Amino acid sequence: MSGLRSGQVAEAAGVNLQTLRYYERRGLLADPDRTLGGHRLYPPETVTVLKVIKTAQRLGFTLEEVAELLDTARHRHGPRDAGLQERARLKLAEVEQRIDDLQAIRSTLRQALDAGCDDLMTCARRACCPLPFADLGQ
Amino acid sequence: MSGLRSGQVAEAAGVNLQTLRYYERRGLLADPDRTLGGHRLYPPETVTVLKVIKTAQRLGFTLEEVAELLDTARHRHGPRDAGLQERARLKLAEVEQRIDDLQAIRSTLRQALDAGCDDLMTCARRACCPLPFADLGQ
DNA sequence: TTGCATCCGGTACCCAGGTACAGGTTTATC
DNA sequence: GATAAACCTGTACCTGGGTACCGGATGCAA
Repeated sequence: MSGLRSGQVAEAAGVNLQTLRYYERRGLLADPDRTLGGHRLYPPETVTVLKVIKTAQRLGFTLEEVAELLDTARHRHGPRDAGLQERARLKLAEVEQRIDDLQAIRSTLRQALDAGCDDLMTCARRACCPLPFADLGQ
Repeated sequence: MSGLRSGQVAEAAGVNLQTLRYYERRGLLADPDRTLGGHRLYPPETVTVLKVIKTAQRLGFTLEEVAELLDTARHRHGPRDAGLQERARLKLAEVEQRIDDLQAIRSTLRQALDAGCDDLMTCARRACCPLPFADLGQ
């Protein structure tokens, strides 16, 4: 019969109260149960879901993509749903691409850090250090 | 005396012409030389810089962060500039955090993929699969 | 030296992702 | 059962990151 009030969820997840409703409208959060008077009552996992959303966003996924990610991971009902399988596969490829790109950036930063300027200043005044980024994805 | 015209740069980098000017205003691209009549003339590396910017954005960096990344990597003038060193270190930590988070997402997706639903449906109707995400960064 | 593509600065607009506010109801506490 | 805190719906507004449009100037080729 019980659950968390919207304010509690917002607080626990560190998001604005309005954001909960916004996500609900966007379909990222399922419509929660209500009290008789119409106040929302969230199941406790909602907090986790919100953290997932925020994390995925930090990684550059749009809300729409996050929604996909969520329900790819979520209702995988029916044995071997081909559409979902396929979506998961695509998302996985995307994620892997991102990891690769980030690793390229990481190694450039590391070079920048521990080789110091002399090593990096071999590049022209203008064609400076970004060069190692040149063959990044997309 | 020469260089690339704005249209050529935009085309080569696959960005809108207006975006070049926008980035210039935002300080992401140095003010280019001009023809006598005032038309911009870009050095060829500009194309690479633009690709770097776009890649970093896809990874979830804001333009402001990209600007930081760029000049952390760029003018590392003066031996061992402490401020820049520090910024690079911070950025590196951020990048590493992102990589970790993405790897967590990747493994969840992989599970979702090759374990199929039965394995994942062990979770309650509502507390479904996002759980492995629970301890993500921040 | 004319003609057309390209570029200029300035301003206005667009979309995503929120956030704030208004005016009214519910809930919890005393 | 009064009253303050929390919540409701609806609508308006804000920021980041562009994009479009305008009227006018420039570049270049024939």
